[in-house]
Amino acid sequence: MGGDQDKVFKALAAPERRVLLDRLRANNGQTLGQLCQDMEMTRQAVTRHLKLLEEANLVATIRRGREKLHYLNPMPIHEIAERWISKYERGRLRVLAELKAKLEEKTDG
Amino acid sequence: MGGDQDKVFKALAAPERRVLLDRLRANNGQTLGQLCQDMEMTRQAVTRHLKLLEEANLVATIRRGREKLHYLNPMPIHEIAERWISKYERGRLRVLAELKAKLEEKTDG
DNA sequence: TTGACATGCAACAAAACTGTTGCCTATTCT
DNA sequence: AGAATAGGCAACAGTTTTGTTGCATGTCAA
Repeated sequence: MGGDQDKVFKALAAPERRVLLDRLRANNGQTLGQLCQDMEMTRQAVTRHLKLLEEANLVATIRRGREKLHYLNPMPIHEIAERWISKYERGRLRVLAELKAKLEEKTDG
Repeated sequence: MGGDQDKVFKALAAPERRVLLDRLRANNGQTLGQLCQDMEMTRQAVTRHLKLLEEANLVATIRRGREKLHYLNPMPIHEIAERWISKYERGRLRVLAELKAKLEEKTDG
């Protein structure tokens, strides 16, 4: 686990896909058709975006009859927060202080 | 502020750039030359990656003589954690419980 | 000043990404 | 069964991204 982190980052890189996640978060379990509404692109394009989200495990789907329901899975986002962002958060102030020091050191010298 | 969030997401999308950030975090204030070491690509390619990181405000630079020092700026990452990830973290358990319920509802019905 | 070093800039090619069109399958409803 | 609905698949084109090569600029050191 964690080797798919790259897929998650890539999936989150496109605003269209972040919008899809937002919409699922607001209203979970939507069909492809629903997710296509107001998405200025064809159904097929939306399908591809959802496929990437699914491959990144950010979205889980269930087939119900002829429709496909899409559910948000926030776990990968959680993992990124845990394993990657917190790494940077921890040292945030330290790094900023360091940067400030270097900048002043430069101004002084 | 925050309108550049897209640039940050896009900058974080490439593993090469995340490596550069990791290296700066481990050893802040490196020159371009240093950052090129072990980066299986030409100096010019690394330059472009750094340019994107800089445009996303993830890296700040200072020119010192003929060298250019690169410093990590974790602020944008912090902002993403605050404004975007926490949004999903908050509802994580709720959404997962919801998903589980839906899946069982389907199995039952 | 001359040579070496650190970096900048631009044109080009290959690869990846995004969206479109066209057609096909499966399910539901009458 | 037949029509309408929901979605899948694949080829293609336009755009963006990424990396290379070649050359230019600026700085340091002797």
